Amino acid sequence: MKQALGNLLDQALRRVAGDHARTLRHAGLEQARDSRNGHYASNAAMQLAGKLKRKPVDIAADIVAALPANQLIDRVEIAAPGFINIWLAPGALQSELQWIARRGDAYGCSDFGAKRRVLVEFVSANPTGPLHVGHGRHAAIGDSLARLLEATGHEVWREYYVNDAGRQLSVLGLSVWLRMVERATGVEAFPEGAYRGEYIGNLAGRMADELPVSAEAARKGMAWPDKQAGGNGEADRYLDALIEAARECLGDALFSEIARAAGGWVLEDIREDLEQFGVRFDNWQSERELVAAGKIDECLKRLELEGITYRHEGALWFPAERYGDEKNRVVVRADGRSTYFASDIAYHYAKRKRGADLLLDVLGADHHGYVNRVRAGLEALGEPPSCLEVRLVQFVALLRGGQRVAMSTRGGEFETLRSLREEVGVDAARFFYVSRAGEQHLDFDLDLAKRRSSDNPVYYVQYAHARIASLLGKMADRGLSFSMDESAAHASLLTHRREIDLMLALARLPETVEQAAVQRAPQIVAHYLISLAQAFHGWYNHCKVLDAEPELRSARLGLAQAGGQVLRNGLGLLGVSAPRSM
RNA sequence: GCGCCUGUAGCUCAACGGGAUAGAGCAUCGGCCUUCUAAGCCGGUGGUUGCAGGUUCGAGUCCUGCCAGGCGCGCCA
Repeated sequence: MKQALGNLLDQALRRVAGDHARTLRHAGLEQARDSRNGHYASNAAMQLAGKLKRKPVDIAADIVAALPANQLIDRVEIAAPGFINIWLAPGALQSELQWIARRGDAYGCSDFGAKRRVLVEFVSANPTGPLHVGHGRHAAIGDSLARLLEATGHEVWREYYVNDAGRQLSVLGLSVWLRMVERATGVEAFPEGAYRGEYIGNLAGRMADELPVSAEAARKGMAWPDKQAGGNGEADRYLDALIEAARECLGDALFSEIARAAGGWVLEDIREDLEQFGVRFDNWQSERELVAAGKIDECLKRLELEGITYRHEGALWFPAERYGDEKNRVVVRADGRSTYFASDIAYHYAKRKRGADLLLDVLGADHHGYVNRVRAGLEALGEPPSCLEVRLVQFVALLRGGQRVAMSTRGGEFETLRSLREEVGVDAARFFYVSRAGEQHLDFDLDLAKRRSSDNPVYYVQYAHARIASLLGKMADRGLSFSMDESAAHASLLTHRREIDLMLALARLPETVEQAAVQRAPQIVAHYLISLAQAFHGWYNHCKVLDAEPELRSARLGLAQAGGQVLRNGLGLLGVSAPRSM
């Protein structure tokens, strides 16, 4: 509807303003907030006033005069200081209902993405512990973004980057091993910085069952290193010494296997968790495999050959400053190990080489410092800086009993996504996550979320859908039926204020989806659905359907049908179900 | 100290890439079920949009400064 009106206005605008008309999006058109200002309103005249150096009111008058003849518009008014207010012709909105019926599940979709290939990377939590409620936010937002991009004609991959090559995996392996030692000897010697969540104990139990690690080996124990005193890195150094000791005691191969197995099991758990949450990835990219395939060396070699990187104090540096970053960065340490930064450049470069036009990363806000760096790396490798887009998601602050709770995987102090899912359900959790903009700090009040889960607006929206399903069921029970053709034939009877409001809301889905996709803002869909449900419930309470005269009943059934379709389509974009009964 | 994000009703958040009288939910007060799901509808209370300037016909939205909170500024990952 908006598009059709926009085309009409555009024709008029081109006549009045020539090339200036092209600077306007959708001809400045939007649905009027207040019905006294028409169904749709455009601020085009005001936007053009500066460029044309004329009064907005005069421009508006010219635009209106230049409007081509059409079936859509009933009347147009100009309001100070230059709004063009448009009232739709009877039948214009009603015809949208047939369009909705015809497009079905595809209503709201468009092809404006022009098959642009977008690789969406999100969650990518380190496989060192179960997902917590913060990761849940990333999962919900990232997946909805992917759905929105798919709906707008992009080719989308969902990818999870698995950091399984770094020191953290050794720390995980160590943590598990120490719990095994603890079981066998009864001596507790758990160091600061090791993972202390309950799941570590479970992994230790499983490890003892499945790997050739005997209780004897554990009892024999290992040579405990001395705890060094002083210095900031004390805990980390001690941890490294412990890892060394464990390697000595178990043998390199066995220790690595423990670490790898633990990481694998954690990842397995994460994968299942996300699947239950309705999130499925096309690819789980292992960092270790990337290393094994030589991708990182390849990148580094190329940078070195082209004379971009340089040596300084034994390390290999990347001159990020040259590309606008605040300082230069190490890619290979003095001891020969490459940094996280190095594998990130290689990883993103590899994604480009796999054919992605756009790399869309959904990252935690703590990564913002690293965005310029990676972009610089891509640029140095000859990629356009614009091929990387990063959406930062702010932290979830967990509140329990009104108190802020620190969340740390290492400390084992966190609320898991799984427990949230089990307590409030996938639909409520996803809708809650996605109804706040990612760049907003989110206060997650656990007591509130769990106790008053029925206050979640998701139920308000789902209830509308259930009511429609029930209505159509009742229709069948009464031996009634209707066809879209018959309904369309009587659609002109839909003139009640509530019916106009509902039809206006329904017609807004396509523009809402496009806007949400362009702005990478799934919360726009969530808020749209609430206002759509509002329009529906208002209509439902004011307009009887089954007891209306047959012709009106038929028209209203068509409206209800369209309402159900749009609710389903919208909820689907958020990964939320549309129940037939509640 | 420097950089990024944020500040809107008692609480949690909207406000459609500057638009018309800043809106929802929860909480609170009052009405509506002999008829399609009351997880609903209708109405009321509640705001100096952190503060101060500026740009504009028009600012919650853009710019500057201050205040407050979160995050970052490793040869950590």
